[in-house]
Amino acid sequence: MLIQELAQLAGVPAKTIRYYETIGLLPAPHRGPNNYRMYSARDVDRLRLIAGSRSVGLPLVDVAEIQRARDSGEAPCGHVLAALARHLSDVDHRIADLLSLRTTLAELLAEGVTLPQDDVLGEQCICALLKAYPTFHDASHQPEEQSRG
Amino acid sequence: MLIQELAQLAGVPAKTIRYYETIGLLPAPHRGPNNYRMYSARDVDRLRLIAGSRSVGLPLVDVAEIQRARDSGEAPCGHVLAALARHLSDVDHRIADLLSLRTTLAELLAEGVTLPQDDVLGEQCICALLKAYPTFHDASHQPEEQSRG
DNA sequence: TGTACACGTTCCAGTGACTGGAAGGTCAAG
DNA sequence: CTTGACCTTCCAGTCACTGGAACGTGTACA
Repeated sequence: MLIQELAQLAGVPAKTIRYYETIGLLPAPHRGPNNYRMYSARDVDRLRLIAGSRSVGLPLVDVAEIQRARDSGEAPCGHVLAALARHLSDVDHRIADLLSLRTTLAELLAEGVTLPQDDVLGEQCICALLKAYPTFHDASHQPEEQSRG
Repeated sequence: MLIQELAQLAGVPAKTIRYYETIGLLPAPHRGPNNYRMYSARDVDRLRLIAGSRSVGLPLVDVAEIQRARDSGEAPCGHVLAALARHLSDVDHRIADLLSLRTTLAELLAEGVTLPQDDVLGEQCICALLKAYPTFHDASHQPEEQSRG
């Protein structure tokens, strides 16, 4: 089958399939006489596991590790469970961070609307609160991940 | 003052200050005879508002808009409040997404540990659940943002 | 005088996981 | 003969930085 059909069957854009190939996540498929990529049912199966892993937010490094295990004849299940457990913990941390941030934002807004909104100097309005904020909360930041589940 | 001192006073890495200058968020400061950047107390005040805005997760486009208003003599407060309100709504959406994802992950893990973990084909283990997952949940994905509050 | 060190400067590359778009080749239908 | 839907490759952009190279400057100390 051609790349578009694989894309349909696995629910992944064709562009993403090519991208996965360039980073080594998918093996280079056979090419037809016109240089078109030719895929098989095995590729659908493989890509579906990748797509499912990505749908629940697993990073590509984990997905790659799972594929590596599978390719070396190992059962991937253990790696999948470990990755899901790590990811769940990560998601929990991010939820906690966001809830804390949400509280901060709500407090800032609640106080901000009671302050003058024509303060060009920004010394008696919401701006003053923001300026003072990082002084007290100087925590390091952690990046967040992408999800589409 | 030199860039390092401004960095200390505002709680922002010197490297980030130079980055803000390259993208036009901070104006190019005066230079000393040795080409070093020379900052004033006004720059501390300005950068603190930027740092505070970033600490609560406002995107740089919003921060830039706030600075633009401030520079044109407008009171920035209204823009700040609007940006915070938008951001709060965004954070709420992300929390909802993550909670939904968390439920999914917990369910997958709970069922996954009851399945065989030596399934090389991935047809009766957690892998099968993942493969089937995106078929039912084919929602579009939305990117997430960075926070350090 | 040398030299060690902490500053400062510029510029380039990398992060994650794609996505958009350009420029062009291939194939079937009307 | 053209239209349109495919396919190919490659480059650039996203977001907000961060790391590092390669180099200049200023001060302290042996």
